[in-house]
Amino acid sequence: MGDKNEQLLDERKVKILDAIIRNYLETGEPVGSRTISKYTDLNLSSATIRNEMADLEELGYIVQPHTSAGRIPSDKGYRFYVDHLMKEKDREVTEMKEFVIEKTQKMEQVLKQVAKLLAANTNYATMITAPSFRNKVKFIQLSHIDERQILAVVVMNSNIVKNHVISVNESLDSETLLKLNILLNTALNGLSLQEINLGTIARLKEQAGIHSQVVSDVMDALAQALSENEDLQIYTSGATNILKYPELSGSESATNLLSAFEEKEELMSLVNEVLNDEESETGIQIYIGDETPIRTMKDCSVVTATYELGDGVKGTIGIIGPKRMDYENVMDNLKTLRSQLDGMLNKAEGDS
Amino acid sequence: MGDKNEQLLDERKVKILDAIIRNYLETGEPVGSRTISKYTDLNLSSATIRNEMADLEELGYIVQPHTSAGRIPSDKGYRFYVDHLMKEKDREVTEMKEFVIEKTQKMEQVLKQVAKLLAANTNYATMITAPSFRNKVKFIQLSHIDERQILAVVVMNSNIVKNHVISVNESLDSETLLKLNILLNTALNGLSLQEINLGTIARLKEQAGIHSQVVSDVMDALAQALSENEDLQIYTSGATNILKYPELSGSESATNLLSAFEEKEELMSLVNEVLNDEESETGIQIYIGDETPIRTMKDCSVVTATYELGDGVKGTIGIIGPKRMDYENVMDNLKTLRSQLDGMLNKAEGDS
DNA sequence: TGTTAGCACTCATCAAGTTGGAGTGCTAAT
DNA sequence: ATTAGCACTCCAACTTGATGAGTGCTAACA
Repeated sequence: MGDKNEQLLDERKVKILDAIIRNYLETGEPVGSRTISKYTDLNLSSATIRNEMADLEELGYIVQPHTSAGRIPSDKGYRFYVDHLMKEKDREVTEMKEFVIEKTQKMEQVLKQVAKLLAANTNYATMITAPSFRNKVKFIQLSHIDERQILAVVVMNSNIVKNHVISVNESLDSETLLKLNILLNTALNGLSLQEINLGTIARLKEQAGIHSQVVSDVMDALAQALSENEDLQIYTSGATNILKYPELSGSESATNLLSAFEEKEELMSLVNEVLNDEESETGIQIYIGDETPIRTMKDCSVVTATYELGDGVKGTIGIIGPKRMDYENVMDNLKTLRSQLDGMLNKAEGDS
Repeated sequence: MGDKNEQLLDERKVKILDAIIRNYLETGEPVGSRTISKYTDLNLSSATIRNEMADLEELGYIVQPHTSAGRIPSDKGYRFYVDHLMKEKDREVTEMKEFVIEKTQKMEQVLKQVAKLLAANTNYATMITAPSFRNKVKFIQLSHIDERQILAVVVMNSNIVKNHVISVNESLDSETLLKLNILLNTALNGLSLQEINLGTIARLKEQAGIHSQVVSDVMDALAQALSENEDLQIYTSGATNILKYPELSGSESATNLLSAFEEKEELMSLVNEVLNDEESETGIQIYIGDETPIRTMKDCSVVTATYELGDGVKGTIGIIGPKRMDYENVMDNLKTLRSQLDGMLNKAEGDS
C-alpha cells in the first residue's frame, strides 16, 4: 500500500523519523536535531541529522511549527509510524474482564464500565456503542396490568428486552390475550425487525380481527424498540481527559470536542462511518487528524475497533485523543478488549 | 430570618447594593463607583457612592478582588439579593411541555430531554434525577424464553418496568410457572421494595418448595431494580456550558467540575443533601458558593427544585452555574418546569 | 562523497521595565 | 450630607532586551 512514497526513505531516514515521533509522543514538545543525535544509537552529529530532517520535511513526514523550532510529525508522519514503525506490543494481557464482570449485570452497565475502564487505562476519551443487533424477535408476551393497560414485553434473540405499556380502550379478557400472544409469537418469531414489513403487519391485523388495534400498538412498540436501539445507545467516558492535553485544551476546539461528546450525535455519525470503512484484518482502524470523519476532531486521532458477537452483530469502541496518543498502548487495549467483549456481553445478557 | 443584619441597611444602601449586583450579573466585571453613579436613578456622585460602598464592604456584602478594583458581591451579597432584591419575574409561561412530550415516549427520555432543554434555555449545566419512587410492586410475571431461561418482569406502581432474564438449571413446566406467578403476585403485590424483608422472602421460599431457587433469583432481580434506581438515575446536560464563564473555566476547577458531572457520583450526594434540606415553600433551594454541599462547586451557585409526582414521589432538578447566574431566569424556569413535570411524566409513563 | 564543525540568523519565551486607565480613600470645600 | 479634587494603588497591556533552542548554509575534513 502506497509503497512508492516509502521507497524514498532509506533506512537511516526511517530510523530518524522513528526517533522523532517516539520522542514527540513522549514529550509533546517539538524535537530538535541535537536531541535526536543523542537519542539514537546511530552516532551522527546534529548537523547530519539536520540535513536528514530537512529531507524528511520536504517529503512531508514532519513539519516545523515555526521557523527554528524543532520538528513535529505531520499527519503523514503519524500514518507512516502507525503503518510501519509501531511495534506490536504484546504486554500482560489485561485483566479487565474479571473486573468488569464482577461488578455488573446488565449489558448497559457492562458497556458503561468498559468505557470507564478504558478511559482510566488510557487517559483518553472513550466511547462504546451497544452492539447493533440484526435483532430477531425471540418471544413476545402481552399481559394485563390493569383494566386499561397491557404490558407488552418483547425479547430479542440477544436477550435484549423491551417493554411497553399499552393503553387500550376495549378491555380484553385473558383468553383473547392468550390468543393474541400465540398469534403474535407464531407470526413474528424469528423475524428480524427489518423483516417485519407492511405485509406481515396487514396479515396479522387481519387475523387479530377486532383486536387489530392492539396489534398495531405492539408494532409501534417494536418499531420504537428498533429506533431506540439505532438511536443513542452510545456510552462515553473520560471526556474530560481531553483537557489534559494542552494541544487540545487550548482554544475553543476543546469546548467543541466536549460538546460533541455530550451530544453524542456526532459520535453516532463517526460510528456509522467506521462500520462502512471496515477493511483491516484486525478490525482496528486508526484515523489521524483530517482523516477522521468528524470535523471537530481534526486535531485528534481516533482509534476504533469493532467487536463482534457471534452472528455478525457488531459494536464499536472508540478512543479519541491527541494525535500524539500512545498508539501502541491504545491498540493493545482495544485488541484485548475486543476479544473479551464477546464473552462479557454474552455472560451479561444471560443475567440481565 | 436574620433580620438584624438587614436592619442596618438604609434604603439607599440597598439600592446601591442592588445596582452593584445587577451590574455584576450582567458584565461579570468588578463594578466601580462611577458606573453606579450613572447607572442608578438616584443622582449621586461617584464619591458618595464610594462612601456607601465602603460601608457595604465593611458589612460584608461586597468585596474588592484587589485594592482599587471595583467591587463584586460576596456570597452574603448574593444571598441578600436572592432573598430580598430579586424580582419575581412572571414571564411568558414557557411552552417546554409540548415540545418535550411530542418527541418522547419513555420516561428516561423525557428526563434527558428536560435536562437538555433546560441547559439550552439557561446556558448553565443542568441535572435531573428520576423520581425516586416509594416503589410498590404492582405486577410480576414469569415467562419461559427457552429451556434454560426465564424472563421475570416486574411492574412498579408508577409503571416503571424492570425485567431480568434468569438462568435456571431445573427446567420448569408452564404449570409450575403459573403457580409461581400466582404465588409471587399474591405475596408481593402492593408491597414497596423496602417492605420486602427477610421474613417475606423466607415465607415465599417455603411456599415455593423445591423451586425456592427461582424465588430467590426473582428477589435478586427486585433488589437490583431497587439499587439501580437509587443508584445512577441522574441525567445531565450542558456541562460544557461551564466553560463559557471565564471565572469558572480558568484553572483546574473547571476540570474538576466537569468530571464531577461525568462521574455523577458527587451529584448524587448533592441530591441527597437537597432532599434532606428541603424547607422552602416553593420547593426551590439556592446554594451560593460555600453553601453548596459539594466541595468542587464552591465557586458556583447551585439552584435546585424538587418536583413531586402525586404521592410523595420526589425527584430533583438542579442547575449549576457561576455565582453570578441569572437567578431570576433560572428560578422562573425551574418553577414552570416543576409544575409541568408531573404531567409530563405521568403521560410518559402511560406510554412507556 | 558523505560527514562534520562553525557561524549567522530566526523565533519563542521570559523577566523587567513602562505606561495608561480605572478605581479607591481621604480631605477640604460647598 | 454631598461633592470635587488629588494622590495613590493596582492591573493589564505593551515594549524591550536577553537567552536559548533550533535551523540553514558553507566550508573544511576524511
